[in-house]
Order: sequence, then structure tokens, then C-alpha cells
Amino acid sequence: MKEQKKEALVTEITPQSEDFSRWYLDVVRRAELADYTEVKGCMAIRPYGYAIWELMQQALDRRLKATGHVNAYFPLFIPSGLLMKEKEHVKGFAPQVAWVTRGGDEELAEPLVVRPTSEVIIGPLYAKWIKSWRDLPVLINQWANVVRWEKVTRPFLRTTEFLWQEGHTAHETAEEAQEETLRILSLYKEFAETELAMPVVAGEKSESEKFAGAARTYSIEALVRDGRALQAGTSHNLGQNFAKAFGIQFQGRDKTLQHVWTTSWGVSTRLVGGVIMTHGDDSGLVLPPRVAPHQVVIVPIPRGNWRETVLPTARRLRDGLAALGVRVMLDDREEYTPGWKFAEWELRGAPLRIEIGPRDIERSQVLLVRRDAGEKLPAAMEGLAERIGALLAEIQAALFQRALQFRETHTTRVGSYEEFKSIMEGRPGFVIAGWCGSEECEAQIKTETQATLRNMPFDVDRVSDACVKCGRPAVGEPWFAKAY
RNA sequence: CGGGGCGUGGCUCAGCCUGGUAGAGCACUCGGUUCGGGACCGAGGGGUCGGUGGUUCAAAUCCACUCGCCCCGACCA
Repeated sequence: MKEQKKEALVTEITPQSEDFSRWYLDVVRRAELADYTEVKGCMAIRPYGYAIWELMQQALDRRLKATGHVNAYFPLFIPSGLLMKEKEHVKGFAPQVAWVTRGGDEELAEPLVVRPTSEVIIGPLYAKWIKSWRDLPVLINQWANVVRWEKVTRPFLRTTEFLWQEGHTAHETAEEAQEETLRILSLYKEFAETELAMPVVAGEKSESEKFAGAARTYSIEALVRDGRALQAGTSHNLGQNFAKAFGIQFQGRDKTLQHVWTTSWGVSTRLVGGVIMTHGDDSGLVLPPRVAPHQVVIVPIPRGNWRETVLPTARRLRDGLAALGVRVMLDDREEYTPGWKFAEWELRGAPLRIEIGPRDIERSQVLLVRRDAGEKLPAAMEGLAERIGALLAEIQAALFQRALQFRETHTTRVGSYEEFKSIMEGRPGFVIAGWCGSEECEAQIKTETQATLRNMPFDVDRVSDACVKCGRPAVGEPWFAKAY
């Protein structure tokens, strides 16, 4: 009798269990996505986790370039005086910046801060670079790390240092800046839903949740498996706030000197956490094929003279798929048994597994196993590549549908505040409710239900006409949720 | 930053109350047999008990401080 004892994750801690948080941390660690380091709140992203991030980067970078954006790089350090220039901005970020007061063995005359975001280091440069309306728009993006001294951290979701892209654009008119802000918002939505199979709600943030220094902030919000919302990306219309603070001016078509209109927007490594929490299950990670480092893992069954029969076939299969652009890996390690590999690749979220053994060779077939569905399907060798391509697309679509359905069953349009409060208990989800637009109601709702106003989608018909909290006329129907 | 919990080989944990200087399972290494759902047998390697200071003849064990992690709040991509 064998009595293996698996470690915590797969047996006891599941996304459905009370301890979702523990499940998440287990997946991150056991799937080798990230690890803690000596520095509080700072994680090392391990190769497998980084590979996921790279795939996200590539997919997003392509989209950004396709819409005319170019990449550049700005420095890590910001003279503290610069940070102080935009007063709302400094108010928002000062409490979370890291300071550098010494360089080598010298005290710095002016301390530096490590960028929490780059608006203020970019501001003076844009002021230098932009002279004429002909220089506009400026559509620059950078891939970088930033540091925010957070009180509570969690791998990927909130770390002291994190990786992201931040776009910083400058425009001739308010209208263009607004268009850009919304263009990026929908680009983010499209990206999240297509590549990450993660349905998101796009909308505008309330005044209190706005980016420090922005005129308007928009976000995409996902709903993860424990019923909490995750802000997955933000796009800010900065108006002329930063242009005025940094003197970013140009001479217009009408010969007058004007301030530019700027935007900024970003998504971060938090998305990796979002994917884990959106799709993961009792066996671990479930990766959408588009961002899976190994879309297909081939596990040969070593029996009899498998080295002469199974292995060459498996290699041919791998090479054939790789030639078609499929990210495929042949797990021919001999120190692990097939069963061990099955469990391991499930834990690591590989979307599709191919089992190939002597029996399959005889029948000229393989066994396909979908990570999302789990069942084993025999598939003929002939036409296998096409079959696999189709299956990967199917898995991608199925994951999106599953996540969408989850969100829909966990989204409630409430009629009363009582209903709102009761939904927020346990594993809540989104609540859609009428809102009068006052910060007081928003704040009270937060205090009493822990739910925050995530955003106000703009492409919906207004249904409620009364604020769920105070009963006054509603200005719209925001989505509320407990959030990460 | 407030409340609570926890730090013992890579992981999960026992030992701590009632001080006498470290154990288990898994993982790892080597050899062999296995391999279609986390294999088995045999032989091995590895920790000074988060850190610092104190009490004591003696500290993983008691005390103080400190760092880190986790949970619940407040703050946040």
C-alpha cells in the first residue's frame, strides 16, 4: 500500500476553499513562478514566471507599436525636487517613494527618489523636446521597473518593486488626449480578453480613486476566483496638469503658445497574478495558450524498447509542431515517471499534454489531454498538427468563456442597500448599483461593505435612477467590489 | 501602520510548556529495478534551530530587542 502525501496545494487548498490566499501563494511557489528574497516585498521572478511575463509583453508591445507608439527608456532616479512639482501627484506618491540620500560615501545635496512612475522625470524632457504642434503627438512607451513602498505585499499582485509598461503621450488638443486615453483603455481590454482570456470591465474611476494628478482615470477591472476585483490596467487623461507643472509648451497652428495635453497608462506584472487567480484550479495553474511558455508538453511513456520506437516519434512530433510555431516541449527526463510529469505539468498550467507510448505507436495515434477539461482524447497521428492548433484556440476561447460565466454569475445589479451589503459577505463579486456621484456615499459604502467603486462603465444604458445609498438621483451605475 | 499568528535541512512539520546542544516525511545524490496519474529497494549528503543581545555551568527551548512571512484592517498597480 502506498500512501503518498502530497504537499498542501493540490489536495487541501483549492480556489474554492476558504484559504484562497494560501492556494495562490502555493501555486506561485510550487509552479516556480516567483520566490521571496532578502528584501521585504521584493520577489524574484523565476524563469517560468518570467516567460509568462515576456509573452504578455510581446503581445502588448505588438499592439502598442501597431497603434503608433514607440519605446524609449527613462532613468530610475528622480531628483526629489521634480517629484514636488505637481502638487496632487506628490501628495499621492510621496508616502510610497523610496529615497536615495547617499551616493558612495557622499551625502547627496538633493536626495533622489526611485521612480514610483515616471511622469515627473519625463515632464522636463518633453518640455525640451516639444516646441511646435508639428512635434505632436508624442507617443512614447517604456518597459521598466518601478518602486512603491507598500505596506502589504503579495507576489505579483503587489510588490515593492514591479515591472510594467508606462505610456506617456503628449497631444495638441484636449480631444486628442481623451481619444488616446480611451484608445489605450480599449486596447488593454482587447489585450486582456484576447491574450489572457480574462474578461474585464472598462470604465471611469471615481474622483477618489483617480490617479494622483490626473484629470480623469479609467481602468479595466477583472474578477478573480475568490470574488474580488483586480485592477488590471489604468489609463489616465492628465489634462494639462503635468504640462503646466513642467512647462511643456508648443507653438500652435494659430501661432499661440499652448500647453500640451498628456496621458499616461500602464499594466504591470500584476497581470501574471491576475491570470493565476482567474483561471487556476485545484490542480494548480491553468494558462491560456497565448501566454503559456509551453503550449504543448509531450510526455513519452517509457516502456519496453521505447527509446527506439516512442522517442523518435515524439521528437518528430515536437520538431513538426515547433516548425509550425507551437511552443512545444518534450519532457523526456528519465528520472521522473509519467504520472509525476502529468501532475507537474498540470500544476504548471500547460494547456495541452500529449501522451505517447508503445500502444499509441502501434495504433499510430497519441493521447491528448486538455488542462482545462481534463479528459483524454485519442488522436490520430495524421493531421495532428492541425488538430492541435485548433485545440489550442479552443482552449483559449473556453477559458475566456468560463471566466466570463464566472463573472456573470458573480455580478449582481442590486435594488437595495441591504442587498448590496449581504452580497459583500463571503465570496462576493461585482455589484452594480445606482450612485448619486457624491464622495460621501462612496466612502460610506466602502466603510460599511468594504466594497470600493471599481469603475463606471460608459457603454451601458443607465438603469437605476436612485443612489443605492442615499436615494438621491443617480448619475450612473458603477461597478463595486472588494478589491485587491 | 494597528490587531493576531508564525519563523527548526529545499518543502511540510515534530521537539520548546518541564533548558543538557536536533528529528520525521517528502525533496536531493549514487546504484538497481520501474514507468499509461505524483514508483520501489538499498546506500548516502545536507540544518546550530530568522538575527542580535541577555539569563544560565549549559539555550532551538527562558527573557528583551530586531528582521521576515502569513491573516484581518487602514494605504495602494
